[in-house]
Amino acid sequence: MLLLERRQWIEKQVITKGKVDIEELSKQLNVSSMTIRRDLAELEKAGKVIRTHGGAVSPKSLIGETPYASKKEKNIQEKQMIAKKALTIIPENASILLDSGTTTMEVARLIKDRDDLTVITNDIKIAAELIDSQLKVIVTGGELQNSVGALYGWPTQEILKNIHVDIFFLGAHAVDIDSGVTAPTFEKSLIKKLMIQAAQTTWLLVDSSKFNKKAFSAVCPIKSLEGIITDAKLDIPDRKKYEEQTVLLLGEG
Amino acid sequence: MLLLERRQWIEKQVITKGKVDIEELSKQLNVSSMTIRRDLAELEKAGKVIRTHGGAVSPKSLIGETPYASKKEKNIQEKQMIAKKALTIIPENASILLDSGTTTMEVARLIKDRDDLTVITNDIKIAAELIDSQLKVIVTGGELQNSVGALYGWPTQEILKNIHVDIFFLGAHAVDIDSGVTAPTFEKSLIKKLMIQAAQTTWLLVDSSKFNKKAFSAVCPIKSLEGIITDAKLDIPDRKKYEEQTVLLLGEG
DNA sequence: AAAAATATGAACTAAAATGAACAAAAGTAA
DNA sequence: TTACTTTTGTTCATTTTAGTTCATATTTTT
Repeated sequence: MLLLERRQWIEKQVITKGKVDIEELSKQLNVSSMTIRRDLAELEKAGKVIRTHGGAVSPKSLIGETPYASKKEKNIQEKQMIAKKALTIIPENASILLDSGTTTMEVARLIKDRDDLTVITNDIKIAAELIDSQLKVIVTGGELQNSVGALYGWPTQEILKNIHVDIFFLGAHAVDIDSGVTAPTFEKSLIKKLMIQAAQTTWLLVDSSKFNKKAFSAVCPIKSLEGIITDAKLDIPDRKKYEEQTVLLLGEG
Repeated sequence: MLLLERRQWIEKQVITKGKVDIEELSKQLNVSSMTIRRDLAELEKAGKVIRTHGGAVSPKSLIGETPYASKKEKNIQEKQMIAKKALTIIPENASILLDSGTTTMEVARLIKDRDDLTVITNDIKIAAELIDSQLKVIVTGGELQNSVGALYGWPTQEILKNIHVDIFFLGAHAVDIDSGVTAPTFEKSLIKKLMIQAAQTTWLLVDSSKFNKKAFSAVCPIKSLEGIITDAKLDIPDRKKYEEQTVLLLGEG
């Protein structure tokens, strides 16, 4: 195993587990504890870990991260850029519908200090994030999808049939130029479809890793979207394909 | 366990519980009380905690933190005892309805590790607390009451009219032998009434500080309750009055 | 292929974390 | 207040972990 490879592996362990133990790493990686110590010293210099006797801990766990954070951490910067871009298209006093997901969560974080918006969401975590805000927040009810925090079921559907919002920020796991937006389960796509119907305009918020993927159940074609907001990592050829069918906004650092 | 890992753990305890006890930490973490003392000394230097005799408290709890946190802190031990007692009346595979509030939140914390229950709640914070559990959780939708986390409005009412549960754990701000349970707003009492109707049995969970108080809007008379669970601080004369009309269970340390 | 730079492991010394014992200080109750 | 109990802080011995140095191995450069 290469040096850099080993350090990345250690870094990952720190992120996912929150801590690492020198003796343990030494056994797992078949190197001496001295080597691990040197690795940790480097990782500490780079600000990736904080060393402590016997091992190291994540610098983030000091500021109160949850297990949820580890998943969220993925592409977090891209998501924040996308969210920032999304803010530019929200007018004053708008009502917005936030899909469940981590990208839309970033949007929620950014609008937290405003007081002119009405936010509707089916994501418990987004709702919890907005508890201490001055915004008007409406939560669709229903069954909680454990560990994710999204709400599904008839109450959600019922509410969605009875509301109307200015903008819907749609999240997705898979986007493809031919299949359009797709979701992993039938129920998720149903909710998303209802959300689209409840909104004047729908903007898709996805980081570039979601492109050219297909999931089980169709949500909508690209053409029907008002636009897509994604990060600048999307290939130029891909960009052109999508720009033929809709507006493409790129969030940048 | 690593030193920094342990300190992070303690820090988290201070944040979530508001205070920590040295002897308790010593047992939980399997280190001597001297070590805990040194940990607390360091955490105090870093401004993370404020030391007290026998333990430490959160620096935020002294300056007033969020409304929720400070409110939660009040009578926290009583609430935990009440919640513990409430657990004893929940049968296997029961469906329970949890009212919004801090006492019912303690019930949620205690059932988090079970997987046989169905929980319905109109409290976003309770729902968020149960995200990582194996329980079936149903959230009533509606408008979010900012800073509190309760949901109101027609979606909540609609759902409540369409469900049936075994046990409803009712929270209250005011209980009086003559006026019964009362709530500060009309809408709150309406939701509570609907919850009572949706449940086979209703148990009132209140700490003793809520007794002999009246609020604006009536919820239900004492007689109609299956029982009241409160803490042992309730006067003996009061106890007798309530025992004439319903079952009284006392949570004790 | 030889030389230089880098990485690794082992041996040893230095530093630290920990717990126990006991004296000092702070609460608590009469 | 005084006596009593509990909690703290200091010191020191022990154990664990870290860092330094040097020899060896590996990779990169020339």
